[in-house]
Amino acid sequence: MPRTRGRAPDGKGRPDALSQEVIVGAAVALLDEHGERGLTFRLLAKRLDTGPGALYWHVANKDELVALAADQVLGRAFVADPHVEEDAVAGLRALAVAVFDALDLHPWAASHVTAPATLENALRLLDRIGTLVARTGLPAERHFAVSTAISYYITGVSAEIIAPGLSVGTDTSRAAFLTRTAEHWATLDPAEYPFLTGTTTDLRDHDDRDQFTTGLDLLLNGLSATAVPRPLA
Amino acid sequence: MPRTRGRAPDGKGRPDALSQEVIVGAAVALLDEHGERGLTFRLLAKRLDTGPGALYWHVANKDELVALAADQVLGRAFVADPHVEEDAVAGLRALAVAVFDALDLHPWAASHVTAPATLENALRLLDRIGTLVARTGLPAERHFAVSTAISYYITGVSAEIIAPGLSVGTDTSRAAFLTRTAEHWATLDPAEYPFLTGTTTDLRDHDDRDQFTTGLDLLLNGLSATAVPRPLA
DNA sequence: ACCTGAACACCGTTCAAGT
DNA sequence: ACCTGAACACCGTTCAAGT
Repeated sequence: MPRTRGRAPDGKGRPDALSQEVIVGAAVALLDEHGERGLTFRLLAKRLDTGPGALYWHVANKDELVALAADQVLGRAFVADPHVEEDAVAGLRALAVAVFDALDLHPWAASHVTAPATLENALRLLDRIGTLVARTGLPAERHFAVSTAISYYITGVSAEIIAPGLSVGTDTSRAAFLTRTAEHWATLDPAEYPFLTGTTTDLRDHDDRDQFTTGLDLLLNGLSATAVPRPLA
Repeated sequence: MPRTRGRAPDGKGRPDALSQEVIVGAAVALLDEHGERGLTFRLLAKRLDTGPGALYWHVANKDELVALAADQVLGRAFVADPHVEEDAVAGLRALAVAVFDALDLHPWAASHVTAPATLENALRLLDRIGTLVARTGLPAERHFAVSTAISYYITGVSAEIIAPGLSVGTDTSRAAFLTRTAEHWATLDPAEYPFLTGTTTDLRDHDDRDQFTTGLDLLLNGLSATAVPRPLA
């Protein structure tokens, strides 16, 4: 049962020595290239010039590896996030969009960012959300519920929008998928599906990112509507 | 390339003959028992008294099988849903909760219900949402965006809440997972994670279903706040 | 049209053995 | 402490052959 976390504290050792970071970094690259199915311990090991067994010293199994890779990708959202926010709600919006954009660059990652956080960047995300929510003037007893609701929205809806979902393969582009789906909707019985059959052009023309922000703004509007403005000190 | 969909129209044939429905039904049972990894074509074939190859006549591959199984589970939400709704927003809320409850009974299914729907019950869900949204009095050009936003919330957040996410195994219960996570939060540096370290008891004591409805109500509140009441005819 | 089951081409993971 | 690589115990999927 290997339990190591990375390089020894002295920073010595062969420069090409393995560590959890370098393994996870290589995994991200492989995931970007070939998707989750294309990430293989054999292939990853070959890239890193080792045997598959060596990887298990630094990482418990494939699930953990993918989770760590997704968390690394999530971390890139904080680089983009300005963090200096006047308004708390505006800060929440900016943070959410930064996460969406970071995940959008690595579609495989979206569904692996878990909400009750345990990994570093997921923890950081939830903490920032909570801190911003505390500034909105909502009563303290609602902070947890509202913060996790926003966190769930960000990770859950991003995953839903970004992940292919029964993808016929990575070769099919998102646009092609939407066009095909729109064609499918057009063939449905209008008596049974009155809404869908009338909205096929909306499906074809919509923008994923706008879709994300539409729901987000609905959520944040609901927040503002219920928030009591914080009294002056 | 098998393309069949089920029994021949005459309804004849051996009573124990295979069909897509019976295969998907058996898959749901297996998924409930052993989770996604436990669903195997060999095991499924043995249950149905055939060889693995036979299944491929009725189902393209494992991805499609799981997607169909998830859609079957989603369909159970409509049985629970009253469908006779006074208020459109109340109807949306009831529908959303019915979906959450249906998925909560089959955790593996949650992450496989895709939002730009192609399967029967996912189509039905989005159509009902759209029909209800049209009744809220929102301007027509917002119907699509708002409907899909709600649809994304329902499926995305349900998946996030219900799915184990880096589960250490199905043996670990949700409660144990939350307790363990809360303990982890308690060990964090309060200077770095001011919010998380102060909210560990909330995490331990919260209810998943309440969590889902909290965000949902926020979303629906935001909807009501922006909706123009429909003028009388 | 539908089913059979052996075979192909892989996987994740383990573990004795090395350094 | 960390790496090696062969071996184990599986998989999903295909396909010639049957009925």
